[in-house]
Amino acid sequence: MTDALRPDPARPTDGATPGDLRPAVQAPAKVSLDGLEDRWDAAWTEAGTYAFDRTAERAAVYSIDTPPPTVSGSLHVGHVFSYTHTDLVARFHRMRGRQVFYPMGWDDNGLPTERRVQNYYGVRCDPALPYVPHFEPPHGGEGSQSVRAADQVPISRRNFVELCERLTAEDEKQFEALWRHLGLSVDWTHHYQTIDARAQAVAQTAFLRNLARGEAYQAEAPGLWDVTFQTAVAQAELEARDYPGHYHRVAFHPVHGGPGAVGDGEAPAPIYIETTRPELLPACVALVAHPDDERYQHLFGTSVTTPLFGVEVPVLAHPAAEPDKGAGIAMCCTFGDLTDVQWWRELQLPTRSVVGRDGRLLRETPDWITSATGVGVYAGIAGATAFSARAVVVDALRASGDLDGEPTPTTRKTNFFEKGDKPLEIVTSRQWYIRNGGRPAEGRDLRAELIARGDELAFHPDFMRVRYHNWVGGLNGDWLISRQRFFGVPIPVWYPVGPDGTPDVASPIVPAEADLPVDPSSQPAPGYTEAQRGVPGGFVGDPDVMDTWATSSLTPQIAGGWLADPDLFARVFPMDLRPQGQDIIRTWLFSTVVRSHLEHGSLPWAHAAISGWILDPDRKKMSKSKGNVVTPMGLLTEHGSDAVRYWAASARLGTDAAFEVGQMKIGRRLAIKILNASKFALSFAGDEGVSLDPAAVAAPLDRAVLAALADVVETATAAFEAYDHTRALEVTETFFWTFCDDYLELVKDRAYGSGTDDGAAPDPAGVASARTTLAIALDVLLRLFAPVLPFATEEVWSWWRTGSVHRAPWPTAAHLRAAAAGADPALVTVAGTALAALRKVKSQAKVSQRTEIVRAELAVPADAAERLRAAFDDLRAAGRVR
RNA sequence: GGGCCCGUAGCUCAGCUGGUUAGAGCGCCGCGCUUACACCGCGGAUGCCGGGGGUUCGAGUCCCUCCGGGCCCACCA
Repeated sequence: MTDALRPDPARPTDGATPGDLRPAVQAPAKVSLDGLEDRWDAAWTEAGTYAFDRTAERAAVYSIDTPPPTVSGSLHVGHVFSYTHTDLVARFHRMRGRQVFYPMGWDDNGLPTERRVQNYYGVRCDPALPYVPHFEPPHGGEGSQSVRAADQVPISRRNFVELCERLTAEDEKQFEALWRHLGLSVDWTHHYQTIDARAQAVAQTAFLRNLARGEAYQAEAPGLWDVTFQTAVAQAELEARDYPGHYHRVAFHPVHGGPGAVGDGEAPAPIYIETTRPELLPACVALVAHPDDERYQHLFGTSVTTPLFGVEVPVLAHPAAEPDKGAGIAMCCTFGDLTDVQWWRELQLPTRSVVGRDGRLLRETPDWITSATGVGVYAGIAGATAFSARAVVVDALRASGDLDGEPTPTTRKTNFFEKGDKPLEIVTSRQWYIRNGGRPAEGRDLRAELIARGDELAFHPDFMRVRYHNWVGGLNGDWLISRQRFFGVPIPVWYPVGPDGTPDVASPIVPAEADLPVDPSSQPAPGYTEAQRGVPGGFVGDPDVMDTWATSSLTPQIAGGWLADPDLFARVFPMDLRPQGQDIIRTWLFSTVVRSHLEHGSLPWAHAAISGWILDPDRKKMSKSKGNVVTPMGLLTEHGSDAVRYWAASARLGTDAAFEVGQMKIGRRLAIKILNASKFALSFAGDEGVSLDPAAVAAPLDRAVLAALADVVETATAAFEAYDHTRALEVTETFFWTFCDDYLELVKDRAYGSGTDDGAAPDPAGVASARTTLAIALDVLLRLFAPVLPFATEEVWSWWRTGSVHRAPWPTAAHLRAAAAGADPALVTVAGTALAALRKVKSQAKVSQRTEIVRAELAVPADAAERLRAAFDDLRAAGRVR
């Protein structure tokens, strides 16, 4: 048999664990789900039910790299959905005997927090301002009003960071309350924040080691830039969106007398290009066409002048130019798009940037514009936004006759920062990068290495691995990790300042690992005093912080105690499971693999469980606004946590699921049914208590039902092992309803021990067999349901057992098979079908099911008849057949 | 343009490596206050398995193709 079915040698085997039995059953007269969440959350915390035993060896540990939710984002049902999936796995493995390392983290650094703090407190960060002790923000505490940017009070970076910490602490309380109410079996003593000192130390250490190994480097290069947030943006944070614009057909003029001059004296025909960004004309450095394009062969090597600005630029050939796009010849500007960057680099063109970091055209007239007309036109656009500069340039082109026809509307895909709402510009800046295989590096093929790592990882479901493959295969640059923001982990380097006051960025000063974390903008570089900051012969701190992914790519290391607790780390790393959403495979999953590969030479985890989206009933991805209408806590209180968990557990990994209240109601019904059926099954325990003695199981029907349950255990176990929680739930649930509807009804009278209608005395062995079977089945069913319905199962467990069902061993088929003594499970089906036939007669006769049947004849196949005889008395009793 | 997932009863979904009359729950219709459960129980009806080809003794299940839905990547002249 597979591993899946082998009991863990370190634990007692499943089955009856008589020491757990209470002397007397304490089921309430009226069962209820109300209030179970708070009661059991408190009890589990009190008992340390989910505490991780850190003395366990690695092989006995199951470790989970929990996704740290963005605390400044809003909670929505999608969180409840995917975090439930993780909890199912955690609970299963805990019951299988593993020590489950299940920490919780909060992702609280980065832009979302900054933005929320600005709006919430009505402040904005101005790093030039001094720190104000005991600063109280003008707003805050009274809700989530949004303060207009113009009304935001400027405060120092340290004050700003303090407010970030204050607000995230509040948010984190809300999250913890939700997770507890949902029943996540997290060990709350293991939690972290992506901005806490430990996380900062890990992030900075990992960065410095990358730097020492040559995997981190800084480069001055054109890159994607968000003009709203005024920060560089990484490839992984891009989002292509439709963006309306216009094609402008613009004339460039061949240079008279140049090498390509045509004829003498006649003005050569202009060359027309098409552009959607005429405002970049002053940044034009060349015209580019495909080398094989016959229309432009005679122009390659010649020069043209730009309209309006009169700057002479060459006409060049490059294979990236597409003959069927626009006019087939493009104007290359520094920089309009990434193709421009490619041409600029590969054709070694000059840099003539005109767009500044604020998204406006440079205020100074660029020195390459010398013509009177050019200077005049530029004066009209200096300092303007790209949008308004465009209108000015178009008017000027129209006036000069260089605009052929009128602009024609078009829609194209344009790169946006995923959190921004203005198209990205390309700006040259000095940034930090970590190698991720996106750019060739000397001496190693990192891309191939990372693809190989991805192949080692078990994706659930497997088809999600193609997203990893596609992403790694399509990378077009290394990972840009520096951000020009405030609330984040600082880049831990300083630069010496030369005698002329210029920082030497090529010689970063790094701190000792033992001193981490550091903040170079408030702490002096090693060997310097704060008074030397910014002065000649002194130092400056790198002003940037790391991108949030640069920290969260280290969650296994942060949570697992890398550096701070090597003993713990050795017991949990590489981890077993990374659960996460499909949308962040290219970011979180990939970047975590990169860091682990570079630092540890291994995968960070063996399995990745990918949850799907929650969809509205109209099949659209559930929008944030709608998600906010239905608050997760509201859902949990309305339907009960078990019910909501049931809904989540009904959806397979990797598959989008509908937000369906109906499914939650079914879950609630199941949970209540468990309470009631359990109360019933336990009601037969007399003063002698409950018996789980398999030897007492004698009746053929009783043995058959345990044989059927053994099959269920095997299937459910194998399914959970394969990360298929829906199958495990489905098979358990199907059995349970049949158990209640048929088996329970069939053995009811026998279990009562009330004898037959004609007064015959009950058979004591038959009574004991029924009662014992009920208890054994209940014992197993509660454990099978425990991962999905932790509250209802724990409630029932407490009526007749000591300890927690969540620490009880996962059931195995072996002891059930022993009790079943080789019985054929089909008898349950046969007897159930026969009972249904008797019910149908009464239903169609429109009489109560209680009505007695004087005489019944069942036409059944021979083999079924043989079986049925074994359950004949039970059938007669349940059908009230005289 | 490249790739992935999906299309099965009104709805949400199962149908594993192809094998007897295609399943579940919800909803719907009818019956029933039966000492576990009325937050319930019992019974019933419901499907050109997106269309079309093909492979096969046999296809919801495999192959091709088309249609429809969703998603990822590329695409700013």
